Amino acid sequence: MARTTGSDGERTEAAVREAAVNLIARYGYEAMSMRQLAAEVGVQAAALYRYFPTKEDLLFTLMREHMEGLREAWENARPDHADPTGQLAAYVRNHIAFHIERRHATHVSNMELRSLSPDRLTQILRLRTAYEKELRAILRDGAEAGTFNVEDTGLTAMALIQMMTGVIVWFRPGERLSITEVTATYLSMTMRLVGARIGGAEERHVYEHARLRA
Amino acid sequence: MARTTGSDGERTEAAVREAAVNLIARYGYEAMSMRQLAAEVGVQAAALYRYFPTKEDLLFTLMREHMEGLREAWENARPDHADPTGQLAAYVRNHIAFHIERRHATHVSNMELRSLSPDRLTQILRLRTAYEKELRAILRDGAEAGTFNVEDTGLTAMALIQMMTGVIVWFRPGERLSITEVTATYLSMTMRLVGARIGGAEERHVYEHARLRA
DNA sequence: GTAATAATAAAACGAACGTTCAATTAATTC
DNA sequence: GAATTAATTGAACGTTCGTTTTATTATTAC
Repeated sequence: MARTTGSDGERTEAAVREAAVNLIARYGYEAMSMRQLAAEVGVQAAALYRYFPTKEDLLFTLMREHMEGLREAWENARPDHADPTGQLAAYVRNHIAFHIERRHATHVSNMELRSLSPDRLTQILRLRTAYEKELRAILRDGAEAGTFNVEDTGLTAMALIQMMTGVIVWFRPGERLSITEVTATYLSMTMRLVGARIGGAEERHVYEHARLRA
Repeated sequence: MARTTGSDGERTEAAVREAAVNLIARYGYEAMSMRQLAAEVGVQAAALYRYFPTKEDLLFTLMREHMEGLREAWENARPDHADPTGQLAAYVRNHIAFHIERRHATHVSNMELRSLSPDRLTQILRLRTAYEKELRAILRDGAEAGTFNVEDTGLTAMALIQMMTGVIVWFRPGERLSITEVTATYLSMTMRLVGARIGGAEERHVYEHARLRA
């Protein structure tokens, strides 16, 4: 046999990406075989090589697009004129929403870095660092303005990101807590952690929001 | 050839464990081959099977002993008579010290869970849950006593643990920050996050400590 | 010193891996 | 409707994997 009726390159590629994200998230990149991936898509293993030259190219593509998507999401969500508290609240909301929405892709991007070649690893880490830098800048602004109370900007940024990203480890949609509730609780934990003084307009909003949902 | 001069079962087994933790942490469990591990130990692959019946048995042993070590460490570090703030401070100190000391083993226990068979996965998760339960109990006690301000005990415990464990991702001994500095900063971040009110004896000590080192 | 045992080497097993190649059929173009 | 292009199959390649078996040597016990 050969080309099958109704086959379409774009549809197949999309199906490969989606199946790959799910399989890698569940079993790991090394444990997922190209034959297993092909079976999930409903195709022979050789067909995958029409879309991705190697298995590692596939992994890299998934990771790069995930990181670029995160950057784009933040660029759209970032408030133009806001005090540090408002900026931080927007950052937390965007980060949690994005990561809950793309749990599997996040899992892949966080867990499979060691399967990348050195220069591709560098590319992904560069994207990640750029994104984390935004949070450090917000924390620094807030600290300089006296709005926040942070001992070490870099360390606090890492702690916050790990705390927030960790949500994908235990959060399952439709269980005890809703996304809104989880976000509200993480927002108030974040604000307390950075020692945000209560008073600003955005901040009052944040806390009311949190209290309402908690 | 066969048995080599100076060969000793106990020494070899210890060398296998140590090499396995390092290789799995660096390359991942699936990516590490038994031949690679044997070469690192300075032995043939077949020799490994004298100590661990299968590759997965080796992984499971490393994980189980890591989790049991964590439990033991906390049992020794837990204060007998302390208020919630003192208990929480001890928990944070023990958690960070233990995880920094065993970065590689922690990496293995956190990243390679999916390579375990279902019932072994259950065993490891049971140990982990029991350990996390201790933190939830501390947070609940503190919340009931009015010492802490937490919206959701379970969620806060997960957030704290992920924040603290995340230290192994970026912390490298001998770089900008010392273990003491990092611990102090995480302690004050934790206390702010749980809304610990300032006043208790242990707490004043915590904050002074943090300020000194920051 | 000899017998028993512990520790390892060397070679081999079948299975699975990522990947390639030639053949074949569906869809598109003119 | 013939020619061209796109999409896929099926079989095969060499390599590597975890593991087993058998033989051999070092160490220990008596």
